[in-house]
Amino acid sequence: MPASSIRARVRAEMLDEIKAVARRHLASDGANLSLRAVARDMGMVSSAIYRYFPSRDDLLTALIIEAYDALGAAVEAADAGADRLDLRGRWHAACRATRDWALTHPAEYALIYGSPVPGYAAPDDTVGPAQRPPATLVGILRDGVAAGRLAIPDPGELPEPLRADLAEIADALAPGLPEALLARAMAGWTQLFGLISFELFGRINRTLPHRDAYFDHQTALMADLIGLPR
Amino acid sequence: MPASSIRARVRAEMLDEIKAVARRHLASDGANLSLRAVARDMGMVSSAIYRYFPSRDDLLTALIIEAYDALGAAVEAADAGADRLDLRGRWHAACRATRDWALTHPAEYALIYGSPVPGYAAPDDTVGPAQRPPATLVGILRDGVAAGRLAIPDPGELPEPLRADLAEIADALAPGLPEALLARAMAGWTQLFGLISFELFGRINRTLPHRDAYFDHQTALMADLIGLPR
DNA sequence: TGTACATCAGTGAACGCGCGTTCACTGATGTAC
DNA sequence: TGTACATCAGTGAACGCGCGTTCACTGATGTAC
Repeated sequence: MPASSIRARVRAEMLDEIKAVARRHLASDGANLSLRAVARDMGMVSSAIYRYFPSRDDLLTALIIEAYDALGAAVEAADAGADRLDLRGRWHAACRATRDWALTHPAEYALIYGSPVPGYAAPDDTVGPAQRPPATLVGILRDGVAAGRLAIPDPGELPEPLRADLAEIADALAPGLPEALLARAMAGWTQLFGLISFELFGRINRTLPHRDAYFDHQTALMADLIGLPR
Repeated sequence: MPASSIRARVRAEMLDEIKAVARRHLASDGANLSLRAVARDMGMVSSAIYRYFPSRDDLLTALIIEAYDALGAAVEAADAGADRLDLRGRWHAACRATRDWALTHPAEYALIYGSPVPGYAAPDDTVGPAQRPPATLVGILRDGVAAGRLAIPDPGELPEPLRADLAEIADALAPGLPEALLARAMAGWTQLFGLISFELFGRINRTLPHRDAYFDHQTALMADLIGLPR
């Protein structure tokens, strides 16, 4: 191995460690990530961080992209672990995987799905990774349609301009998925996000100790709404 | 009017103005509310704020309580404006009022429903006001049950421990509401929160210009799930 | 009605802290001949 | 293989800024007699 690639490897390890430390800080201070605090934890002087990230926002962007990817991978793996034809099983697996990831990585969840970081504008690089988690849910419905196991709602329930909007999204995200089903998939995704956010941000009623059961029941309701066969 | 109450009135006006200025700051800086910035905007020295609020957190608490109350009042008014027997009309009115308030007061919405402010723990005074907005939605279902216009789902769909949790919440919030319906009301509330948050925090797909129609369609789906008569 | 006293709002300086970013620098590591 | 040079990571000081909170103070407003 040429000496140069040793340096490259050390550099890559440093990048990873900075991100790991930064993630730890997110957990305690929310999105008010401090470069100086990260440097301190790494035993470096604060300006040294600039050898690795040109600015605080770039570090944030890297964390955001990795969070989307980690969540996306977890959801995909959960979906892949279920019987292809068991749409409901896949749905529940994907939903549970999302929640599990969020509960084990609350700060990263807040980073990507919480209120926006003041003064930070997410660059376009984040758009692709951001689509990964919901894409799995949409994919389940698409498979259901392809297998003829999913009733297609009357498109007449959608007002025309909305139908056109949804058709455009379907073209980009899930070609061939009927608009009314896409709307239901989006409802499911919205619900999932709402459930997790309420639980994580502490707005869930104190008197609800059986949270797993509650979560499963609520996702089952959405599965009913979508029409996933029991 | 005794002179003392003039001083009291001036003081009340100052309290209001401080909160108004603070609300304006929330809009630009998120929840990183700065007392010094508020004082600056009011043409005072920063320490003068302490004549009115013992600390920054107390100011935040006051803003949070007022936000819950303002939203609660808006939702209640919208519900009250609809025909008592038109459950679906009331549902849509309440949902739309929530969204309208959120879109016109995005910073206050983020304050109460966004990710938690780092280092701030909401005191118990906020619990009551926080229940006000969802209480209206629950109330619609309760009226529906009382009027015999709402099908009651089979309680068997709920696992026992969850049923007990929900029964306890119902006792406190909406005595007499069947647990399975309460679960649906909570699903509707969660969905509403998710829809608005996605729209407000910019995670909604760029290619969805007909947002009003989308919102109405999604809330209609939830009304279907709940079983509100058309 | 007039005066002495108490209350209160607002001032200005200070404490002690934190932050992102720049810059000239040192010293180690890698590259080319 | 050995040497001159280039690259690069990390240092330490500095700039200019912001913050919440405390404290002794002034001067106006209100109260009691």
